[in-house]
Amino acid sequence: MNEMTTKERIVEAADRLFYERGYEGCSFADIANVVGISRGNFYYHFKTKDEILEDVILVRLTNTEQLLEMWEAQGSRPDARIQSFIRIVVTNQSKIMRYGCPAGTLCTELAKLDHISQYEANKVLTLFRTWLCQQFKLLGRKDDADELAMHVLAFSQGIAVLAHAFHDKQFIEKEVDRMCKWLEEIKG
Amino acid sequence: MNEMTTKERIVEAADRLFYERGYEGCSFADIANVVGISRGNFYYHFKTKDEILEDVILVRLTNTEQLLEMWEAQGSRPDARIQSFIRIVVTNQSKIMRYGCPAGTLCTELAKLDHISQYEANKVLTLFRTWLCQQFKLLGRKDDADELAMHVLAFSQGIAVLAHAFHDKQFIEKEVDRMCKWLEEIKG
DNA sequence: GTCTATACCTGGATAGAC
DNA sequence: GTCTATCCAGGTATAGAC
Repeated sequence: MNEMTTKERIVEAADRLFYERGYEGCSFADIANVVGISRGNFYYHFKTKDEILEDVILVRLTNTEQLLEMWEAQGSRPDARIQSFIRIVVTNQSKIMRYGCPAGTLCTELAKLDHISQYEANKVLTLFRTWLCQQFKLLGRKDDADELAMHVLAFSQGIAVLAHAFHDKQFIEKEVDRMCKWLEEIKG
Repeated sequence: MNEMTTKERIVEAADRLFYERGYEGCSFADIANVVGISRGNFYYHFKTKDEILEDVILVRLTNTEQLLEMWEAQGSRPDARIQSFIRIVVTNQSKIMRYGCPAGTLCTELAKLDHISQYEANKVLTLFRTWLCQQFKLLGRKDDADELAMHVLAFSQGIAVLAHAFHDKQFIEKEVDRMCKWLEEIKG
């Protein structure tokens, strides 16, 4: 029995809609339509829209942690794990072409709005960063592990922005190939 | 005598504010405050907010063309010109750390809003793309010039997103160094 | 817990005086 | 060409019935 509480259903819908339309571009009415509740009912579960965003970010942090654990379990060697990250833009290519990177676009939007939760949102990127840093350290890169992690992260953000703007699938694949070759050189 | 018409002053203010706060995050009242006119006066010059955006994009396209012409005049060799582009994230680092890339963030926002002008906004990126493509062709890269152009463009977008989120200046410089080395290898 | 009704505000847009 | 006054839609948030 997949028993989700109304609160969880609100957060799930908001997670999707904030991604697809942006935080400001998505209203209570939009979420209410998806969840199938009235607008007034929101305020039993959340005091403000910002509170919904906080919960959405927490859910994304949890999901990201699980994803990283999965990659760690699947790939015994650190370079295979890094490759899992690099290939995420291929795995999620259709969504990325339509809506960009969930983490990157949220951080960009919240930073422009000077929103209270902008640093919370950044934590999703930080999660990837520190995890990638660990993997590079395991690859024997003591001094520049974090720099390499940021390089890989920047790579994926760059792809996402351009794939989103130009809706170009082949571009994603070419860039991923290029990055995988780079990774080969790095570890060698 | 620097005689700017009211219309030009509106577009100039909107250009800056759309960049700093985003298109939706910036209201008529905000622009009116900066320009020093009343809200009602807008509608003598523009019918809608979207029309202001159109003019802002046109101005940005013109400014970008001028920038590219300047780089072409300054650097006689194509690799020097490409380097001018790569170094733009260092040149504009303080603004990028605060507001991200003007072109990239606008395209991202408009794409999420499914805004009519999203393809107009993309043209700024396309301008850089085709120019970079030309330079790579001049470097003798016949077959993969556009691919390399997109790679450089993606690089700068990736930097901008992360520099914006993390406000990290050193990161920008390290990545630019890395990219310049890459360019050296490419042309050699 | 969920609903309806409604308050209140902001933001884009219009009308008409000057 | 610029202003003030005003309208209207939409969005967040509240009150209170059920």
